Amino acid sequence: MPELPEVETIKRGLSTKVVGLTIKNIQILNQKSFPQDPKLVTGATITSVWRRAKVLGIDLSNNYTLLFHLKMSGQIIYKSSKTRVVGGHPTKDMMLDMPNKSTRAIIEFDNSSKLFFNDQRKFGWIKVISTDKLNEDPFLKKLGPEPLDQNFTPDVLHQALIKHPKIAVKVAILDQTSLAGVGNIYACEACFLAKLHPKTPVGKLTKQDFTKLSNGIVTSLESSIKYGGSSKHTYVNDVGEKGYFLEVANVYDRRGLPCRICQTPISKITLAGRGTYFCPQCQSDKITK
DNA sequence: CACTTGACCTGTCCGC
DNA sequence: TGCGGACAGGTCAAGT
Repeated sequence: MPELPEVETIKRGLSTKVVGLTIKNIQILNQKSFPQDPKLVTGATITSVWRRAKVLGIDLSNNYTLLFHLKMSGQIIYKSSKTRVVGGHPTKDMMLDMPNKSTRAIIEFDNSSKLFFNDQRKFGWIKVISTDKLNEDPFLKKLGPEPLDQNFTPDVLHQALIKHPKIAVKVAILDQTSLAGVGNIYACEACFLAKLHPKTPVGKLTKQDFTKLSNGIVTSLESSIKYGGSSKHTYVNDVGEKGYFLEVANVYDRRGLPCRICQTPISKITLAGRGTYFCPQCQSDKITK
């Protein structure tokens, strides 16, 4: 599921709610989702919540950090201690039935609120790592630059991608070691905004193309954050709400629908095993196909 | 090195 | 109504 905008949305929501809370207990319902000893973090207090690429980090007072990767179907949902409504309308909080059959771990806090880690497909994970060894984490240390960072420029993008000049541009920006946080949805959207066919080799891009591509990446990510992310299947934010970016997306999941610019039906192909959407009219300049 | 396929899992949707 | 297959936001390993 979650790509950068979805994890960012969760981060923003969570950080206003859980900083200062102390972990009282952790229930593990699926061992693979939380393979370490939960005692490492029980009794510790949350000091901050952050995001790097598609990973959510929660720093604790005992020099440990909890890392969450949601992969395709993960959810992180916070529920405050049960609010009983007598005679009124049930709150949104009460309507979220939690835990449910895809709940894999439950973090319980001292004020009796809870953080639910749900993951239908069980690909996601939570891991515990020493905060001062974060830069040694095998996943984190390989990540490329952050596209929403102040320092992200067309030149940074150029340097990140040009190492593999023959790779198709859409595949290149999906590679987390080249560029962090862009997943399948925003890779398609960014290519559309840059008017680049997804198969265009990186080596064929001009300086102007890198400028358009970097703008396209930033624009689609920021736009999605505004809409609360993309909810194709399972994504919800930290309080269980869906995101609506796909309602305004230009190409993703729009096969056969008219291009919002030229009305040509959107095409779908497979690239690197992933569904890839593009406008065959607007994005055909550099490809003879 | 470029590129593909399968694996990890569960659920949903679509055609027959 | 049921059954089989395709497909789904991500990564990783192994194959050609």
